Amino acid sequence: MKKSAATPSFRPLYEQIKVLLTRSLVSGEWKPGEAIPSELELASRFRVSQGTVRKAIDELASEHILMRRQGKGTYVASHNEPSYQYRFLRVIPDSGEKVAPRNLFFGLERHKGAGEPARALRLKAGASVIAFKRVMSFGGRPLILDDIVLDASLFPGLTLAELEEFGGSVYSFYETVFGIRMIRAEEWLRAVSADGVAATHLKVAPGTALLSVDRIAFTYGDKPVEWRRGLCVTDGYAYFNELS
Amino acid sequence: MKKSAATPSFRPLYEQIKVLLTRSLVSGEWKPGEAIPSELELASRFRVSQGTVRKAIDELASEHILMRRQGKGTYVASHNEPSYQYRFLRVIPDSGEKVAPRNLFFGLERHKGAGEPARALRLKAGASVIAFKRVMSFGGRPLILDDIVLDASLFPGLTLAELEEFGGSVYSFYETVFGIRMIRAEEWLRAVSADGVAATHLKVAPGTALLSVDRIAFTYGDKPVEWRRGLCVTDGYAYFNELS
DNA sequence: GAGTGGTCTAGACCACCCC
DNA sequence: GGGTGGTCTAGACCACTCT
Repeated sequence: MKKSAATPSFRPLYEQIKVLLTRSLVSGEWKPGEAIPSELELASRFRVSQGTVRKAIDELASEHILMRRQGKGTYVASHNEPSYQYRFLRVIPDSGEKVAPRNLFFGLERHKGAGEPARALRLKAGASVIAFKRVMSFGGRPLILDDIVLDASLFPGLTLAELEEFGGSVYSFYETVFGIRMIRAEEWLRAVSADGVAATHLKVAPGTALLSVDRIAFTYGDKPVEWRRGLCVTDGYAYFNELS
Repeated sequence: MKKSAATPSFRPLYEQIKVLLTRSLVSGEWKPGEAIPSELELASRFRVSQGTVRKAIDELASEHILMRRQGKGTYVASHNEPSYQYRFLRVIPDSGEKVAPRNLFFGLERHKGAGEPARALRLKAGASVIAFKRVMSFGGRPLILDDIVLDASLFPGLTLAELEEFGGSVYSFYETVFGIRMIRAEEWLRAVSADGVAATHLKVAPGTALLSVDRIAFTYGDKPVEWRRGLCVTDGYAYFNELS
């Protein structure tokens, strides 16, 4: 494979390889959890050196899209894997020890998208959404009340029963049942006062200060797929973030 | 340079180069904002190939410790540079446009470290700290009230007058005046109710929900140097975070 | 031992910056 | 034109995993 000579702005070969690899991921040629071909195989398939494939894979691995395992191979990252199960959950107990969360789902509705969620999901006017709620509990204590809105066209026939039955994380569910892999997310955090509804679900006094977390989650190609607003009790727990 | 044969667990060469580079940074051989020697020069100094130096520099650059500029050279990252001025500030207006913040400093005290700040800074019993407060305003509106605590041994003779006179960001000040470069930080976010003091400084009603941000900031070698607690108004502003 | 990713080298050439 | 980082190659060898 030669670098195309006519490109106005220079694009390195390894970026083109990244595009090709991503294409195979989107198309489902390699599924979450599976191994992709070895570096040497890919090098010969794309007619480039192993080093160039390596650089492309390196970047995809640093974006948590692929996962390398020395001596075994390179795998498609999956929210099903234990280490990735709650990859985007930043709320942790002050003590540091990790507790497995429990989910309770309710309030599923389908309607026309509108307002902030519709804008976040870049929906066309009149496009449908699926909305539902979830209470997440740690050690039996309700800590997070989520309002979740999905682009309905990507999750046909989703039901609460399926969600409850599934058991694992919501993103693991999207991936396993609908083939939608969440790649990255953006969050906006604010402090708010608990209204009556939130207070009831989270078992705190109305007016209690809560952490409000708005999130947009993206799949391949930076396509927004899920909007959510979480209200979180931060007594004994905190949202942890590392800056670098 | 040969790989040492006796090491029980394998350490790649480029990691040793990273250590050597970091050593030169700590010692002040290359100062913030300055260029370090070229890759070929470093390769011959360390008796390794350019590729190995490259990999070491790549990692330091991804940690924002060095900064590459194609065609010019590799530079020591600095909080003085415009793009890094408020590198760790994640609070942004909902509109997205960036407003230059203004700082007001007050309440400086020196005393024996105690409690949470002392633990965070891993101080020995009886070691001294410098504590001061700061109100950060955006567009004339006070938004963040910070309580900042420093390991006193590293900031001899620090005064409020110096801080005020300096003008730029606090980390830029630490770096320029005391040669302490902040490399990374950890933050814990919670929602709290404004007490009387915070309400007064931030011009909100007592009891208003505020975002509380605890931070530990580290210099080279993961040494904790600064602890702070920020209380932040999130009306028209939010703490933005990107998950990947 | 065979296969995979990980390291290291040496050399060629390209894109960018500045003189 | 000369220097710097950036890309790409080809090949050797090492560390890790599984059979």
